[in-house]
Amino acid sequence: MKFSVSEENYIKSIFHLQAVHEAVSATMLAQAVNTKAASVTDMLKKLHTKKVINYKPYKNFTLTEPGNKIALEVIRKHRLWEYFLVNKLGFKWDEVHIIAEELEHINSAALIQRLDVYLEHPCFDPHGDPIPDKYGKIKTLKQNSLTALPVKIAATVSSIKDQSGHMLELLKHYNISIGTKLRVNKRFDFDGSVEIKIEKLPVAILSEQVAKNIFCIV
Amino acid sequence: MKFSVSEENYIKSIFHLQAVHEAVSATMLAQAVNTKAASVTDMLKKLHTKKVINYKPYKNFTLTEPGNKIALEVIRKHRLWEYFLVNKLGFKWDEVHIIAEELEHINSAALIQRLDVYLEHPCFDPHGDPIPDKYGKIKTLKQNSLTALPVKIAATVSSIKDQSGHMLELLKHYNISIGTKLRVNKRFDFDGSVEIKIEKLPVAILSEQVAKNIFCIV
DNA sequence: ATTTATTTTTAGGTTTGTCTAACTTTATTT
DNA sequence: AAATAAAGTTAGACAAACCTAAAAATAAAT
Repeated sequence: MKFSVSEENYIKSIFHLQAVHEAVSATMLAQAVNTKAASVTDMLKKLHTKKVINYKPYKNFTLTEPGNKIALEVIRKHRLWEYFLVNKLGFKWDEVHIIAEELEHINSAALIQRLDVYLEHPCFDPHGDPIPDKYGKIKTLKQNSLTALPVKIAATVSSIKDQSGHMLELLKHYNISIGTKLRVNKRFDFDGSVEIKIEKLPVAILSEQVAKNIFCIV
Repeated sequence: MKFSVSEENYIKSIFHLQAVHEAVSATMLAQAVNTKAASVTDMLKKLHTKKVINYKPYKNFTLTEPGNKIALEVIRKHRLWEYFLVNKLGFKWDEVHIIAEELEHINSAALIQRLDVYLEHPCFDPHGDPIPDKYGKIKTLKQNSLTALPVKIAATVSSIKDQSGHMLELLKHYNISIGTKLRVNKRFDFDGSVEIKIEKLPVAILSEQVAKNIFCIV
């Protein structure tokens, strides 16, 4: 079964909302896809007849198994393209989202297959989000924020929660980005701040507010 | 001004038809974009109000200068993507057209700019067609078909006119593809056939019918 | 120069995805 | 439990891009 760009966007948005909200409401979805609630209702009916959502009028809804699979395919494409844009074309990680929103709808299994090979099967996109494999499997790894990471253990920055401009500016100043290897030297219980060490750089101290937005894998 | 995917496809098709036919008719265009003449008329009116075509009802039409520029941008994107698909992802040159038809409508100047750099500013796509540069300039090089190529001069296959399945099969058999270096040894005036020599391969004889579809640069 | 054939346009209709405004259902207050 | 607020749905419209069938303009043929 084929899905239009709009349908794919709705399905993808439902998936993302479901990750946080269990079941999704029409208003939430309207905001996510940037339309009005009435338009969402129309689309929900269509998605229901196409059997990609579990839907009863006036009730919140979820993706069916087929719906879930489609969402994962779109997300896979989105994240593979993001990886490509950053690691091959040299974009910065905060520039690629809008472009990938378009690329994710290009319809060619062979293309994605070859892109995946070309990129050597990456498991995480430049934002640290996992890239589903061709079967939809996601490699989840327990990420710890710097406030929870064990002390004096080598770790790698895997994602940043708050991706606001201020945060990015600060990260740049401290030379922290996805993939940066670091260690937490010390944690100050007084204010929750942490002292970190990045190779070849002087130790730095991050406030709790910053530290809790930086996630690492060990 | 923005153009929809459909509009871009019409503009691109007018450009290609103009290269052969001077001024374009509705029927020709209908066939090129795979719709009916009535739909073409609708679109022609829209393109006319958007000032990308010179159009008087019932008359053949041409692109305006702005229209031409848009066509070249779309073609540039198409051919850069084709180059990418073949030279980076390892597709065969006859597999990439349909995919590039989608990719050519991705809307990001930065993306194309970076892709161009990444590919090192290629001037010709895998079919031997020229890739317009960012200003729309096309590097034309005088190509000669094997029926017109000077004899006993080293040449490189630069494009194939007839890209039907039969032709591709035959080319494969003779180990000829874009980039193949060869020489015309002899031309038989009797039937127009040509004897060619490709390095490390035995000499081969091609019929005039085949020879006139293979173009080379010297 | 008429007639005939072809091409192009118009008129009216369909689908997809959107909208506003009104209405219904569900949830929340008092 | 009744009243009010919030969320969701229906009804009716609209734009884009397409369609078929009929009419008009142009081109070709006698």
